[in-house]
Amino acid sequence: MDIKEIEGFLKFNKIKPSHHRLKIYEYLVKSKNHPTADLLYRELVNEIPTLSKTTVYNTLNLFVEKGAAQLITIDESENRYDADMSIHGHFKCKDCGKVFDFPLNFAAIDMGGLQNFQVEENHIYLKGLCNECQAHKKK
Amino acid sequence: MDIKEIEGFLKFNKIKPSHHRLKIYEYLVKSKNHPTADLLYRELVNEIPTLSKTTVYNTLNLFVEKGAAQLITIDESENRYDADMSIHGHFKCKDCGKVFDFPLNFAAIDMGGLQNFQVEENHIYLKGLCNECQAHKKK
DNA sequence: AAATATATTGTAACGATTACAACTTTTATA
DNA sequence: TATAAAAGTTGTAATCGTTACAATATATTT
Repeated sequence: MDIKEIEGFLKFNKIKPSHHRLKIYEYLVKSKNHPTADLLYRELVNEIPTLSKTTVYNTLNLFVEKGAAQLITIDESENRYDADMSIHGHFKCKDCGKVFDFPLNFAAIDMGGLQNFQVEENHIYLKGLCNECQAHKKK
Repeated sequence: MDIKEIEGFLKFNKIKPSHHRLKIYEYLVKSKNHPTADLLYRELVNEIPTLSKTTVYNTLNLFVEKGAAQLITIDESENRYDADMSIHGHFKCKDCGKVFDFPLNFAAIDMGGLQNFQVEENHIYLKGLCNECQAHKKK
């Protein structure tokens, strides 16, 4: 996704593509590391020295509101953000703290008890040990 | 579940059943309203006037640590607690804010991308409109 | 070019949670 | 039963992520 595509995508979601918004969205799309607002700020402030943390918060809230990104609350005490709006799950490693995406067959979840509820969002969070951290432990 | 059973259950989980702990656990089991620490405090402080909020936090953290309750992070800015440790999902109504349980066929979720990850916890959160709030909107 | 709307900034406030030290109650030991 | 040690509880202060708000800068419209 190059910067022109990002611009088009933001416009499509009724978000005016200012420079900061483009940069923040680009970081979300390219890094895929599900950053917190704070991490995003620290990563971008070198490139955009005038960036303020409030702008990062404002921008992320705007993205979520407009449906251009989703908020991940897999862990208490840290809100993370993901520009991938397709249906997928998140796995957080309890050791290294990394958050991984995984594919999801959402239709297979039996929600018999929810037949009359109108579902608008789904958040599938798993936690445990990632591949790498399991290997470390065995040593 | 009467108070004797709760006492036994806490002991089983290596938690000394002090009076406060019994009362807090009893509230979790009986109310089933997935309370926040603050709500729990407000509900119990009438009955236990000496109760402090720190004790509520300490106790809930202890329950989670010992596996007697689970932490629900379905919503940013509020940690909720559930004494039901069986596999089930949570649905939060965006209108009234209530959190509902629903049954879950966890095995049916296709987690092909996770074959090498060791899963220790699962959190399935859905959001939307509950039955009642849909009815209100139609009026 | 002036007026208006929008975006960005920095500081201060807020609220949930935790740290910590003092105090109380319970349990173990003599 | 008396005493010591351990565990539980409390209240206050600190921390940290997030938001409110007013001021400033930038972009858009007339």
